[in-house]
Amino acid sequence: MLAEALRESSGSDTGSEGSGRPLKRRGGRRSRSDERESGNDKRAKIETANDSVIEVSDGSSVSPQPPQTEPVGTEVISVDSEEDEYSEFDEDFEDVDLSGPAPDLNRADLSEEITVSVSRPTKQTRKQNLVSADERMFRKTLHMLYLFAMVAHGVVRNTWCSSPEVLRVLRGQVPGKLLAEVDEFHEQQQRADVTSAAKSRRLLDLLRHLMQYWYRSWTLEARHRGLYKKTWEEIAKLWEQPAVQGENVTKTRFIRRMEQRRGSRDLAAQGFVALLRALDINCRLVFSLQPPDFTNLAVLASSTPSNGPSKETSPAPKSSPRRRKTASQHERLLSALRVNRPVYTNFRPETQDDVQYPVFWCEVWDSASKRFTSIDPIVQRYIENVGTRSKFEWPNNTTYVLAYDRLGGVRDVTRRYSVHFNAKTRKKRITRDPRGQDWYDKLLRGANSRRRLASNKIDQYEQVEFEERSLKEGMPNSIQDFVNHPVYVLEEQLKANEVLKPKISCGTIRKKTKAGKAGELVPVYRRSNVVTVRSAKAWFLRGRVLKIGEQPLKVREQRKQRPDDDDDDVRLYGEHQTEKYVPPPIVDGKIPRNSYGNIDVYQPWMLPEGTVHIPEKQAEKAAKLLEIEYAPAAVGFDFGSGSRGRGASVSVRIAGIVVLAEHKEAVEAVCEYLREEEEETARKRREAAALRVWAVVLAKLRISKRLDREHGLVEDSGEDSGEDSGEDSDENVPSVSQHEPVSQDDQDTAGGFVPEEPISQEVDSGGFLPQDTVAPPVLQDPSTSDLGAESDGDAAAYSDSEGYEFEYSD
DNA sequence: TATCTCGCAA
DNA sequence: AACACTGCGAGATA
Repeated sequence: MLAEALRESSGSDTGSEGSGRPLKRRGGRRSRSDERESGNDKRAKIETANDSVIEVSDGSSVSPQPPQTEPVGTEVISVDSEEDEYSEFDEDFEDVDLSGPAPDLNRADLSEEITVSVSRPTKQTRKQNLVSADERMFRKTLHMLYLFAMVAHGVVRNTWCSSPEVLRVLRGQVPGKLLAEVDEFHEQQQRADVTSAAKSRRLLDLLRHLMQYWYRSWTLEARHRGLYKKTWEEIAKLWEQPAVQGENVTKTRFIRRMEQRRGSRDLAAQGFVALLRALDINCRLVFSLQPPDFTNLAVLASSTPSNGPSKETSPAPKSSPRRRKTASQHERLLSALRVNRPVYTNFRPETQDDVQYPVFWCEVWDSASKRFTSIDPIVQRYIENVGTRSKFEWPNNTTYVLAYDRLGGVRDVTRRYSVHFNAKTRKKRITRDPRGQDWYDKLLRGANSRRRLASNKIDQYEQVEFEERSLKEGMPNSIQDFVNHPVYVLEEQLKANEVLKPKISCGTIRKKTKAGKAGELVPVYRRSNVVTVRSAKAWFLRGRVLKIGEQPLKVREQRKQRPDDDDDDVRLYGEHQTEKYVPPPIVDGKIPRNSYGNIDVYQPWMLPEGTVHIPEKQAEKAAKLLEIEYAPAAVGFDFGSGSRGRGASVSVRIAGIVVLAEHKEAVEAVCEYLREEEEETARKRREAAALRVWAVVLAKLRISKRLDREHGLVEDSGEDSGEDSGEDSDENVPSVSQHEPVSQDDQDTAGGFVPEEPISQEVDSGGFLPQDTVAPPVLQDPSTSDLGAESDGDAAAYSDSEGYEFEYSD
């Protein structure tokens, strides 16, 4: 599923620009995962796919370059083992075909893959310090790519945290005393004569001991900072100089790290999860995704356009993985130093935050109290039963928190860690609009193992918890946080077609003023009391009509360009004031029509009893031929695309006709006949066009043959070879074949056999055909121009949909 | 095209 | 320091 999603998303974002390399790469991945799919179980598939494909290195998740740094360990692992790791690493590399030929290509590569031109917005948005539409698109896309990569990253790590090898390693190292405690704990949890409070306390005790054990035995390596949220400035720099920090952790290395008990804090947290699982404690790996903030539209502070191909070869990409294989350890050290230093010193003004808050942590299911207990075993080293406010909440940065359980389930648990989820966090998430929500849902669904797609008991408990929290969050305490708030609204923020039906306020909020006091008191309403209102026409389009005697809930002024006669106000009504439209009955076989002579069938139920809708193009003609009663069916309206001259061009959309039910079959039969006839004439037209082209070919051939015979071979083709004089037959045929697209398009109908007959015919008739002179215009023949228009239209539609997909790979 | 809606800057 | 207000540009929609 992930692989699918990857396909989708990468397919959509490359879309328009056909770039060779990404395509190739994608193809490689796909075939690979496809191969593996057969016969493997779901989780294994995810694992392998991720293993090779979506490998995200610690710290530089979507770096434009394949992760390649080697740790500059002060504590040196023996050379041999290092070599092992290298070869394994390279193997992986070649496997995935990520190794890519020239390191310099990497930059260009990324830019191509993302479609957004690398060129920084040259035309700065006027006056305002906002980035261009392109850049916004880019940021959003990158945000999504990050999400994608990180979700997958979590899946991979979570799988490792459950893998038997890892568990074996970890369990083997646990001191006997602790093991005994664990056994006791499990035994105690089973007993019926112990209160749940006691069980919970016991769990907490155990967790505390395990946590202590863990952080005492783990050596935190500061040089691996782990994942963190990058600023756009930082990401822009990645273009010039790929950040290659953090280590590329393969599963083998992961296991080794667990044996050694050293590594980044992220690894430490993952190890803790694995440890608990090794001890048969039900826990989840929690991952707070750190995508760059796409809602930040500020222009880059250091807006040095980086598109100029910097001549000075940046030192970083020098060390391609392939070369490093043969490089000495000394060289590696040096190159790694070169690579690392600027990254650490240049940007990253330390914000403290990412040192203070964990990115990975752990949740343990406390079955006694039916709650999750959160543990950060390494950064802050605390255990928390999250109440209203979690200590895990990293200001402005707990936007997506995912929990991966041991069965491969992935759940969004941001709610637990974000106090002001409805007011603040929600707006920073891609899910703030429905399409983004769709995309995100799909992403998470794809990350789940099959057996965890459905929710279980624990999910349900958690869901209840989240709903409670949502209520407990209460009202926002600023006006702007009411915008789009899922629970509350302010009257001033209602949309133009919204109204408060029972206008009962559920509270008030005091506006804040600059001076400090004298804030105005504003009533607050529940969003559930908001009714969407529409005009009578708009309701009719939805197949509903006003009930008798209803008064409008809201009256809106109709603003016209010229305030002449039409000072009509628009009266708006709520759905409850309308009822389903009941079409008038058929009287005397007459089909009821509106004032335009059409019948309104905007909704299925608007079709009168005893009639049918025949949406065929030919239906009207058919009905006329049959001389039966019918009415064109108006099914909707098209806006805008009409004539330019007059504003607000709205045209009705007609789709076929409505006839009495008894005529249905007759009309359909005639329709089919008409359609066949049309196809036939179209085919004939194309055939004729093809014939004419062939006639020209033949005539030219004949002329050239005759000239050759009568005047000898003309050798020099340089003078007028470009002309259509048809001197040398050999070259002339290909030139005609340029016309071939015309006849190729109707391959299925005419292409194959057409040439044969005409040739013999024309040979019979001999000499020039009158059509000869007409031949060139063949290209402007209606049939061909039709074809052209058609394909144009197709292309447009295609690129349109591409554009859409680009944003939200559907 | 006209209007509505959104989010940002300051 | 954060919020309220306002005007603006840009995107969505009918």
